[in-house]
Amino acid sequence: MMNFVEDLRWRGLLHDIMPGTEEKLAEGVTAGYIGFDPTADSLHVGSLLQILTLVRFQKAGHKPFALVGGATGMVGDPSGKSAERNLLSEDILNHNLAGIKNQLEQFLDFDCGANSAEIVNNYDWFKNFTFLDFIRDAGKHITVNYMMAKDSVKKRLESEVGMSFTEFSYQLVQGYDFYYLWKHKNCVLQMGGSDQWGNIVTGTEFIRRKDGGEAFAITSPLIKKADGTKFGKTEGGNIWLSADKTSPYQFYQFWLNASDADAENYIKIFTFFTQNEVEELINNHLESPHLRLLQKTLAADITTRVHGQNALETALKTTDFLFNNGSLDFLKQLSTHQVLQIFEGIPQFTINKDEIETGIEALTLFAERTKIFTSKGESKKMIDGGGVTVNREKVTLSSKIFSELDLINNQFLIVQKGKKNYFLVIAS
RNA sequence: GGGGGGGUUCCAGAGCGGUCAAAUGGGACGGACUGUAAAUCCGUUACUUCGGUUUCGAAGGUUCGAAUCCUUCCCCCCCCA
Repeated sequence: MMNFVEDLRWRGLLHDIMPGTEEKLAEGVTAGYIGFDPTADSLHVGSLLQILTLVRFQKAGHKPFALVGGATGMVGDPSGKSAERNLLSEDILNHNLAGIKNQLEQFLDFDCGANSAEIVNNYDWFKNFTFLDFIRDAGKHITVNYMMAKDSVKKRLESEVGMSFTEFSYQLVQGYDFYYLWKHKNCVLQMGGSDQWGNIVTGTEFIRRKDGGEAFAITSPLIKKADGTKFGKTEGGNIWLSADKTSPYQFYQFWLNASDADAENYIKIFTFFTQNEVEELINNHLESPHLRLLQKTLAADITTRVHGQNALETALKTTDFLFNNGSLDFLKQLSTHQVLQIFEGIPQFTINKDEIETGIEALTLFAERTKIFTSKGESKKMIDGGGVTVNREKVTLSSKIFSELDLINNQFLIVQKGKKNYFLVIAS
């Protein structure tokens, strides 16, 4: 069986590890957990790393706990944040928790004996914990001096914005989580991103001081792109795991568009290929980089894992049409249903058919009848800059009128903003 | 409580009565090149019925004319007590 820590190490996923952790894991089936913040109703590609870490942990024979932060989500983690966070309402929080729980369930194995995964919600042990009990049972064991020494706190104390008592207390709440799981679930390891190191160590310290127990920590590095910019963002915003927020096609494209340098990293971080397999892939890619083997393998693997085989095939079909053999003649042979299938996952807008029969000016179409551009001014600038294509033909005049003659199959307009951003306009 | 500095377009940061929709840099977006890569170069970066219209912390005022001057208010930073 794979050595968990060794596996993380060659993948570049080991940022910090508490002394003794490897030895502890070597003793046998060990329980460990990672917490997920319910800041949205879906996880995104950034949290995918943590999910996969739990999966690797389980594959290495250990017992993973995924903790959803029903309680901590009510407080707000100050780590890595330069300003106080807004509190979420309880309704939103519950909605988010449900969504995240759903996603976690599709990755982990909950029925494999001793190391079956479990999902826990820290709201369960905090909901009946009174404030007085908390400050007596938890607060007494950690000094304020200790808490203030944490980077996340220190930075905010030095900054102009300050920090509320609520956020200051966050690390203690999370620390108590670790203690609770340690005490009741025999969970001795907490993992997370490097920004969580301070919070995690507060937990191990808490366990030591309160019960004289021993607990361990592993963190992964913050993922950045090779050029140093933030990972997981595109023009459209975050890349989410939920198909409602980021379609499988867009998800696939996100990975496919990775630069060579990034793809080499991502394939180690986000797939389960072995070291040999990864090396072979990279070598093959170096021999004929134009084939984009690395990106294609990466994108296919992750899309399948997150959205399933069928979704990948649809994404591939769409990609193939849009970027390889996307002739209009081909499209014209298809039924409406087939066209819509190809364009599944592409942003779509519906316009009034009567209106296009009388003719719609380009600017009106792009900025008012659809949201392809935010204003007529922007549309005009884009057209002038040569960045707008309709039905595979560059739009050169912003005064251009679109009529029913432009409709493909008497129904569709394919609009491109730049080369890669497609939109489907449907007249009905 | 006393003294000083400051709030400018996505960000940083110039401007300090007209030539300012506002320098410069960054970011973002687009174009060329390419491999839907990287690097590089180029363009755009408030809205518009293209006549204008609304922008420089907020509200008033002076002026033919203000981001630039005055008044009040809100917010931030620094020094002294």
